[in-house]
Amino acid sequence: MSELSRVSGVPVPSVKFYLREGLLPAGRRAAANQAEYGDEHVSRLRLIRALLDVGGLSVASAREVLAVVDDEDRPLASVFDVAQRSVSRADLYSARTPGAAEDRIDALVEERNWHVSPGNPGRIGAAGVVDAFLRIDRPELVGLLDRYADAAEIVAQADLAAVAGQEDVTGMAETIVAGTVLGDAMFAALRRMAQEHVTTRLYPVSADPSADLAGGSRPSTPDASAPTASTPDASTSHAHTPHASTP
Amino acid sequence: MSELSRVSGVPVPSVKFYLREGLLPAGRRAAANQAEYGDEHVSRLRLIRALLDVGGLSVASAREVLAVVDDEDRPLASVFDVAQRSVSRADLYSARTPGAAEDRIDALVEERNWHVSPGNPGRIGAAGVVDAFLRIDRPELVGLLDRYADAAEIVAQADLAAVAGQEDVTGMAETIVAGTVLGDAMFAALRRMAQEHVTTRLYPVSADPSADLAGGSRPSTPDASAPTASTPDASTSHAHTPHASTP
DNA sequence: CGGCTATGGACAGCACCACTATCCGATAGT
DNA sequence: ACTATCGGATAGTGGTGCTGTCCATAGCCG
Repeated sequence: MSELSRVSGVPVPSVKFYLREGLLPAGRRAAANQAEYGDEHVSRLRLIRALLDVGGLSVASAREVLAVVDDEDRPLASVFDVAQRSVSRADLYSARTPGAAEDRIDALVEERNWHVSPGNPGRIGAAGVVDAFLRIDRPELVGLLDRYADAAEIVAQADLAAVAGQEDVTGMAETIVAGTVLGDAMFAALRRMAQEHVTTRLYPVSADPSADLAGGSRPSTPDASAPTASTPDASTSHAHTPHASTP
Repeated sequence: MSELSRVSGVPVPSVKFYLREGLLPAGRRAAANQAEYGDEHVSRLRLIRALLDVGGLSVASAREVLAVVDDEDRPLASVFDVAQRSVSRADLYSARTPGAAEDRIDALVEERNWHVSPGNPGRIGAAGVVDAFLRIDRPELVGLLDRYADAAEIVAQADLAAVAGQEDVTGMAETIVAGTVLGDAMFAALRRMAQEHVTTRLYPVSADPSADLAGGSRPSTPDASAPTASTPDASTSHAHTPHASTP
C-alpha cells in the first residue's frame, strides 16, 4: 500500500479512505498484513483524484460513477445518465413544478427537434436556471438560451465523437464519465478565457490603468450585437490588461 | 424581518445568517427592536439564493461577488474577473507549474488569436483539466479542446452582448455576475440535454428494453465525426428512451 | 527464538461549511 | 402591567472529506 501511495502520489490514509468508501477495489491479499496492488489500482486512483479534484464530485457521486465504469453490461445511455447525474446538483431536482421556465425549455427542445426525455437532469437543471433568471428579474438573460444551445450542440457532438472513437466497452464508459465530468470544467474554463478575449476586443483598454471602463455613464457599447465574429481578427494584441486580483 | 422572510421565502434564521455574513445589507433601524426592509432587500435575497442554490457558490464567494455588484466605480473587466474567480475552484490554481498541459492551452490561445492574460482563471483551470486528461491516460480527450473552444466563443459573444444591452452600471455588473455564475449551470444543463439528443440520434434504441447498446462489441460507430450538424433534421422522433434511474 | 518495525484495518476525531436553535434584552400592542 | 414579538448574539447541528490513533499480525534480523 505504501508503494501504491508513493507511485500515485495519494497519501496512505486517503488510499485507505477510498478503499473503505468503495472507490478503490481491494488489492489481492498476499498475507494477513500484506496486499498487492497493480497498475489498475494506480490508474483508478488517478481517475478518482481527477473526478474529485478537477471534476468536483463528491465521494458518493464518484462511487456511483465508478461502479458504472466497472459494469461492462451497462447500456451506453445509462452510463451517460449516471455521469450526468453525478455532476448535477441533486437539490436542483426537487420541487420543480411546471411553470414558465419549464415551458421555455420545452419550447427550446421542440424548436430544435431535440430528443430529450422528461427526466433528463439537464432539462430540470436548465429550467431551474431559467427560473432563477426570472426570479432575479433578469428575463433578458433567458435570451441567452438559444446561443447556449448552439454551443451545447457543438460540444455534445464532439463528446459523442470522442466516445465513438473508443475501442472497448470499458474504454467507452470511462471516456463518457471523464468527458462528462471533466468536460464541464473544461468548457467553463474555456468560457472564461473567451470572455476575457471578447471583453478586451469590445472594450479595448486605454493606457491609463485607473481608467474606469464602466464608470460614469454608458461605455459607448460598440458592436457587441454582432455575435458571429468567429473569425478572430488580430485585434488589440497590445495593451494587455492583467485582471485585478481580488482584494 | 418576518415580513421580508415571508415575501422572499427565505427562513428568518437564514436571513439573519446572511445579514451576519454581510451578504445582505442591514435594514433601516426604525427602533431598537425594529428594522425596515425594502424591495432592494427582497431582490437581493433572491439574488443570494440564486447564486448559492443555482450557481453553487459558497457564502464567501457570494459575499465577494455581491460586493462587486454594489461597487459602482469598478471597471467592467474587474467585475468579470471577480465573477469568474467566484465560480472557479480555488484549489485548482495552486501548484500549477508549466508543462505539457499549459503548452497545449497556450497553443490554443495563439491559434485563435485570443487575448487572454496569464492569470486568467480559465487558463489555469483549462490547463488543470488537460493535465487530468493526460494523467488518466486519455490524451484523445484533449482533442475536444478545439470544438469546446468554438462553443466557448459563441457563448462568450452572447454573454457580452447581453451585458452591452444593459442600461446602467449596476445593471451591467449584476448581469455579468448572474450571467457568469448561472451561465455555467445553464450551459452544463443544455449540454446534458444535447448529449441525450445526440446519443439517441446516433444510437437509436431498439424496442427491446434490455437491449445492450454498448455490450458485446463495437456498436458500429455511425457518422459521429460529422460534428457541424447544426440543422437538426427531424430524425427519430419515435422510440423515446427514458433514462435509467440510478439503482 | 525474541525483539523491532512495518503493514493493513477499524475507529474516532478534526476542520470546515451552511445553516439552525436558543437565549436575551428591548420594545409594541392591548 | 402583561404578553408577544422583534433584533441580535452565541452556540449547536449535521454532513463531508479526510487524518490520526490504535492494534493484532507478520516479516525481518540477529
